[in-house]
Amino acid sequence: MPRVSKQQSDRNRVAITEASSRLFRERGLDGVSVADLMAAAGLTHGGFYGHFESKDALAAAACARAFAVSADRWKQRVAEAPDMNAARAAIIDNFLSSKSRSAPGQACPTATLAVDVARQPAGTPIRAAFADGLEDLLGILQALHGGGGGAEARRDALTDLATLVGAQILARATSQTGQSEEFLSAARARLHGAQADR
Amino acid sequence: MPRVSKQQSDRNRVAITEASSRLFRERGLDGVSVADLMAAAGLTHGGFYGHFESKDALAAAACARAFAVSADRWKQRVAEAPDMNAARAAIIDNFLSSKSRSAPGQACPTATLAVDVARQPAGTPIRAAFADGLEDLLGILQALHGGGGGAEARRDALTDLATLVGAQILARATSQTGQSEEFLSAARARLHGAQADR
DNA sequence: TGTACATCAGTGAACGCGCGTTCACTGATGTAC
DNA sequence: TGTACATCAGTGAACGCGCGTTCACTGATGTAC
Repeated sequence: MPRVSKQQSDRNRVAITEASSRLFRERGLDGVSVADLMAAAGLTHGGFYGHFESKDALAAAACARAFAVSADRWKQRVAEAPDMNAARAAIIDNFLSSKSRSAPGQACPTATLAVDVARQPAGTPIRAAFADGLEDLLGILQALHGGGGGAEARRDALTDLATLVGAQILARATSQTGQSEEFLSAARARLHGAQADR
Repeated sequence: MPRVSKQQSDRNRVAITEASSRLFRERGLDGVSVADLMAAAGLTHGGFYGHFESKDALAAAACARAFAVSADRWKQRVAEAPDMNAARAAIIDNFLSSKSRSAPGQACPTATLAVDVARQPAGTPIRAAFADGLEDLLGILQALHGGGGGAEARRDALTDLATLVGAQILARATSQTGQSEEFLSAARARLHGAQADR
């Protein structure tokens, strides 16, 4: 069984990163063990340190990967939408969908990893990965508010994201109560209304 | 040393709850051990199960306590403010202050515990404590939007809280970057602006 | 192209450690007289 | 009010378990001739 081709090893590395990207979002950085992550990638835990220096290093890679997937999805919505307002509306509706609420493992890492990242000490690699990924998403939103470098477009992007993240996090925390759907629909209405104002 | 008066034992139970209320918010539910929590209350870990049935039961009590403190603080701001807009502004400015960002252990549990709660299985006692505490805060905000049972006031309360929570969580996750202050000030500007519109 | 062998990706046992929880014990508290 | 003793809050050792990480080993891969 041991010694696998270089290509297979590369594929294994990707599988570990993607499984981790999903499981860290679902259960948190402390909620999944290295053995769990390797098993999810179809491997045993011993080979882990041939791919990553530490669990922390993997967490950073998994975080970067989750942001890259989200950014690609946002860019695709922008490409498919007839105009900027429609693109922004599509991003909002997807972010705040019930489907997204019940699938944190596939959803935007802003809402699923932010609190875990906030608890990491300064200088941890995942903090840099989070800040970089966040900046990419903010850039996309900012462009949809019409401003290349405009301060107002920047503020709109920041508050859009804050409202999206807060509503989805609170919706997930209250998912057995009526509050959950209230948060999603109130935030959708508010964000769509804010767009129509311009 | 052992066998302490009933009153001292009651005080110890309160000390455990309050230390946990702070430490769970700072480090997360999985980030603090029972021994840590007992030590923070000035006790050794063995006596824990004389006060609480389990760590989960303590988590629910600590969550309820954190919400009660926050609600009291909000009510006090309402009592001290000249009118509803001023009260809402005071709550917003406190929630989104840099001081609150750097002291999650003293800050609103909505932002610090929501993701941990979202990862708990359905039916866990802390989920009920979170939903109940959240409802109290929403009620206060809703009253400040002028509506007793008005649907619009309710939606405003929901989106206010979503924006507050999202901005503070993202500010904490990016606390080594310039984004952090941007989130806080953009959300302050947006929420104060939304109030002025009415 | 075929053979001989060094490389190294993955395996699974093992490391020290800290976790949540249990329990025999201690001795001050609080009660019965 | 004073004494005798049962209660029980808190202690610290111990439980089984899972964690992140290390390492000797295996055997297919990939290379040198």
